Amino acid sequence: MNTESHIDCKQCKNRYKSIFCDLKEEEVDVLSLGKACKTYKKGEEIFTQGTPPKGIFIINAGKVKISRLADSGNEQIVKMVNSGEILGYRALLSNEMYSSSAVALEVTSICFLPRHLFFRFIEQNATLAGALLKIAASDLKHTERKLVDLSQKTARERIAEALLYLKEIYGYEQDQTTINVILTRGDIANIAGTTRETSIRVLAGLKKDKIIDFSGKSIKVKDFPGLVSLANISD
Amino acid sequence: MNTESHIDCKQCKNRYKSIFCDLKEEEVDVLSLGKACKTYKKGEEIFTQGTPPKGIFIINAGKVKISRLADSGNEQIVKMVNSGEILGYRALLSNEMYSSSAVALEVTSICFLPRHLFFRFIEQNATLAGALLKIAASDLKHTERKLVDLSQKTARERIAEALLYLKEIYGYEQDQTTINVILTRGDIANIAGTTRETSIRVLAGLKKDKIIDFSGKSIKVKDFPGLVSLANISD
DNA sequence: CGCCGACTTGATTAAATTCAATGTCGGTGG
DNA sequence: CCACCGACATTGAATTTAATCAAGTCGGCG
Repeated sequence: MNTESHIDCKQCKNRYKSIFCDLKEEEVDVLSLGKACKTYKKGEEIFTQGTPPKGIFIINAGKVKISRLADSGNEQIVKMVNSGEILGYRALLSNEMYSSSAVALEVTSICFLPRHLFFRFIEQNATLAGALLKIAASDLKHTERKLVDLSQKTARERIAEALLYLKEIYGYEQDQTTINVILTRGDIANIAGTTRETSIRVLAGLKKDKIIDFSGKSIKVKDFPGLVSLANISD
Repeated sequence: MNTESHIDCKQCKNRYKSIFCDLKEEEVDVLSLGKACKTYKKGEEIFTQGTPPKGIFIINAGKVKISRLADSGNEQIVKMVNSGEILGYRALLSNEMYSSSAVALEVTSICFLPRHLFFRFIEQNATLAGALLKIAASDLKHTERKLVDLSQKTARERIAEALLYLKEIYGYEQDQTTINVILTRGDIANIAGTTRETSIRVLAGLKKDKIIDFSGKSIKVKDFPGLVSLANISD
């Protein structure tokens, strides 16, 4: 939770450059003014569903889940985020309350860029707006795909796809097998849009079929092609 | 299918202005160069899933559904579109094949803006990029919401919500009651992410409960508040 | 040591899909 | 004009899937 000076935070500048490719050095400097860095503990909320957005967040290091809580208490994970990504731009752009919450999955370091700076930049800098547009288009693509999957695939297919998704976002650990993120079975269920029990049963089935392996929360992919064909991905 | 000269098509210019608010007159003129207008028959495809995007489409008049076909043959409607909206920008921005198809639901007049012009504009004109960004943010919001609904709501709630969605997009006819679009039961099912049979049964139930009324394909909303509370909308 | 949170497993239940059959409407051609 | 065709709508019954409910287990931590 400590707030560093923007001068200390060289890492952030590099993030800006990699996200908004082609930004000039002085543009990065201006972006860096007025922003603040924070460290969030595991489980801590970065922003909360139903509250107004005050700026955007850029993840320096760590992992975050974006999820939406229904009145029923059910949680649906909308997106998993890794370091280097932008967070919270959607609500800001449509000028609405956050429709989902962001929670740190581990110790996470995040830069905050206040809204007035954010808007000044996308209004004045077509490159940045274009970069953001591409991010939005990519988010939209992934969300549309999830939408279609949810309505057309079985729980088994969706869990398989969730594992592939996690591998895509977080990659493997050094062993090139273990998916590099620790989640509860409930979280995996909430990515796949099913219940904890179903996710447990499906994971157990995948283990028996030697597609994956696990003991505890780390999941190893033993048969990647098998997982892909199970997930039944179309494009 | 006739292609009009861009000079004839005054309507298009007004569309540009309303979509990309604040465009100057000469910018609209440049946008108008090189574009073409077409009229599509009912059922005709505007673009096809799996093909490369060549530009964006702007609907002058008519109604369109955007849907994605799975290998299984199942169709999921991703979005319903009315006149005045932009179409097909997503695939263009992420530089991918179309992940869904667009089909005219009735006789529909559409302007086409080729990709080189589109990109020149969003690169040079921050206002336009910003406007598009807001459209993308709005699309993303709607898609995220649908995603959550699909995983958490019953078929009845989703059908109720689909009707509200159609009313929001297309409005009522003169009687201020009849939803201003003609769809098959299958289409409604594909919006709600269920089967034709289920959509028929649920619609029959809503009719019996005097929430809606219909004979044939036109649907009348008799109890709007009832429909809203059925749909169980959170935000 | 005992407790808490997460995990696991089995049994039951509910919801919705699937399958099958029939009905209706609009258009088309003889 | 009428018979027929095809597309869509409707209804009932069987089946499947996954949610829900109910216990019991495991592992870490105060």
